[in-house]
Amino acid sequence: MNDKGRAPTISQVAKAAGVNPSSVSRAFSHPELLSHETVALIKATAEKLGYSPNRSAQALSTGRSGNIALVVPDVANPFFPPLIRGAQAEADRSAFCVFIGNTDEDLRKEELLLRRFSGQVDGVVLAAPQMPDERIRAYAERMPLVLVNRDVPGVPRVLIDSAPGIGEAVAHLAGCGHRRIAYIGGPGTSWSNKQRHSAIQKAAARHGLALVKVPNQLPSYEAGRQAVQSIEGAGVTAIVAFDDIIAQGVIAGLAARNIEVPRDVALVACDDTLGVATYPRLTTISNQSEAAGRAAVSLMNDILGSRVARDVRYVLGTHLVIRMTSGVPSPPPD
Amino acid sequence: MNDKGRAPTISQVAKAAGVNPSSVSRAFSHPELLSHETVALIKATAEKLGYSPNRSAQALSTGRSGNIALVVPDVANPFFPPLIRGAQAEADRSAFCVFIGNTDEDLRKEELLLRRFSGQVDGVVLAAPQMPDERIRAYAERMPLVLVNRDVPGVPRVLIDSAPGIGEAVAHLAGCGHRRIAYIGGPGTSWSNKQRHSAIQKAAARHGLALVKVPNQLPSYEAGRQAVQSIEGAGVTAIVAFDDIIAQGVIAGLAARNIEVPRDVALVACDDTLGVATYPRLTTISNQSEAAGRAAVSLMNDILGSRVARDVRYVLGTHLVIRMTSGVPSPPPD
DNA sequence: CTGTTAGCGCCTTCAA
DNA sequence: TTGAAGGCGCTAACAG
Repeated sequence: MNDKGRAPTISQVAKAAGVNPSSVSRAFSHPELLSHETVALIKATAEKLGYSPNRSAQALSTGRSGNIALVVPDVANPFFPPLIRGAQAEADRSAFCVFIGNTDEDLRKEELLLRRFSGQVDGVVLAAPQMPDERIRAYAERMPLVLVNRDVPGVPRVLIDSAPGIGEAVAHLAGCGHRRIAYIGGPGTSWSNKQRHSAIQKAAARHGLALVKVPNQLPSYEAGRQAVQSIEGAGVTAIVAFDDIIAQGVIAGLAARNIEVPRDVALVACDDTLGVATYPRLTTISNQSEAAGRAAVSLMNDILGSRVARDVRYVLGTHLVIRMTSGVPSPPPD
Repeated sequence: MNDKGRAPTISQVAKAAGVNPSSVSRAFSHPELLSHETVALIKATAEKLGYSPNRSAQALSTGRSGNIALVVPDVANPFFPPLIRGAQAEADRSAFCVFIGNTDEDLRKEELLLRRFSGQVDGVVLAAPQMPDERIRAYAERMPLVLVNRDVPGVPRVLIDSAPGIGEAVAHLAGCGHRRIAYIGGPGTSWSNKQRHSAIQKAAARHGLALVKVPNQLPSYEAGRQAVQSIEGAGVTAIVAFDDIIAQGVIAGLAARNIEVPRDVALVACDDTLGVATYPRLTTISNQSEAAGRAAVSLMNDILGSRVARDVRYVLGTHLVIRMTSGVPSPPPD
């Protein structure tokens, strides 16, 4: 007892059922090729023995593992869990297993992980990678690859476009009478930050608002708190923050100066990772990260189905979710 | 070009390097058996061809996949990302790949996933499973299994014990002069909730505090908000909430009644998932979930190393993190 | 419909 | 120190 010996194999089942091993194989992979009775017989004895197909063996034999890898910079960054969840859910629909890789935003770990998955995944979804474009293209040539939030022409990718949401946010703020707003940025290198910054510039110009840009490297609470000092005396009445965490830091930083959100200044965040679960509930720009996860895996499925990686560029929009931190219109300063 | 054909194999490398396939195998798995020169030669040509070992084939041949699975109820529940991250980090240290499974707290998905991983993992870490004890034991007999936050005697498990943290919290509240406190619970079935409830009962009794228990099924913001009405007029001056999300809801519910935290009532949360990134920063009980992830994988490693699953029961303590929501001592109501 | 055969890529004896 | 041979568990032709 406590028989932790090797799992039963196809041929043990075959022997027990008095059939050929390949019939057992068929019973699981192509039951339509067998008579109902033999399928039933085989399934029954398989069940009895506690058999289930060895996926490594299947992979080796068919060249398809039924696995995909999802490589993200930081599992614990609130942006990613919904993405993982979405990817997961979509993978489930096709009985794919998903590996998760965490790179800590480290270029070398990205490469390491990709190598480590070799031969046991049919493709990989790479979220917000650090790798240079050429490396990405090189990998994409050797295996099905889908990018998330990284725009490399020629490689299938799903992008979350903040522009619509930012546009709505700026319009909303302008509508509330704000004339001078600040943007507190995120990691300078990130595609998302560049994108958000340029979107807010355009939108501010469109609405004739003055824009103060506050540079900021880390997407952290502390960074948000510190960033507040850069806008003291800048005369802004509304702030857009790179993400929800920074926004929380901004709230704290303002509170320390006796400035209250939204009473004294309006605040719009991005990503909607914390928004619903926080008080006051953040007005924020929904980031669609779960949808992005779904889309990426769905795209991967298409690629694996057709064996061709077309140059797909799938863009997800965003929109403003108005909650409490932007609610009170502030009178124009003039 | 764009040669997405099969990855190079050991024998292609062998041919290119003018050696036997088994030497290539050795160069990667047991380089000490070869001369330095041949290893160098082989590694070089492997690199040139872009070869890396096919892990499915390795798994089939050795009976060890080098993979483990981590099955959690909900990736997006803020309790789990740190756990995943910890597990990940620990797995990395031994070059393990980790599969992630999401059960949506659904018993059947648990079983489904376990089957789906079969033959391609060396063991699985099961966090907060729904399965009945016997099923868990059955699985544990067939494969290395480590539980997190589920106490099944005989099965290796790592548990996060809230009692110490709860004890500190109650002592802290008692020290601030509170005489009557409330506990707003979480999912009734969860091991954690039972544990926290009984811990707080004991601690309250020890300090001579009156305890009002507010039952509550969901660990959500909304549930927290609603729970507030149950304690209106109960005369409590401090609240302990099952987790941080509920706590945020409680803050909102109180605010709606013009009760401000911590000015009018003290609040202690559990898990420290949101605490640092929120304003006001929550006084909360650290949950050690990252450590739990690490410990679980480390335990798994031990088991895989020795091929015996001893009946380990690894308990992680917790402690109170005092931040802002419990800060202002409230005068005793008498 | 079912059995036979060969082989997926790698590791591991056993010889040399 | 290296080569040769068999097999891990399964699938995919090919027969029958």
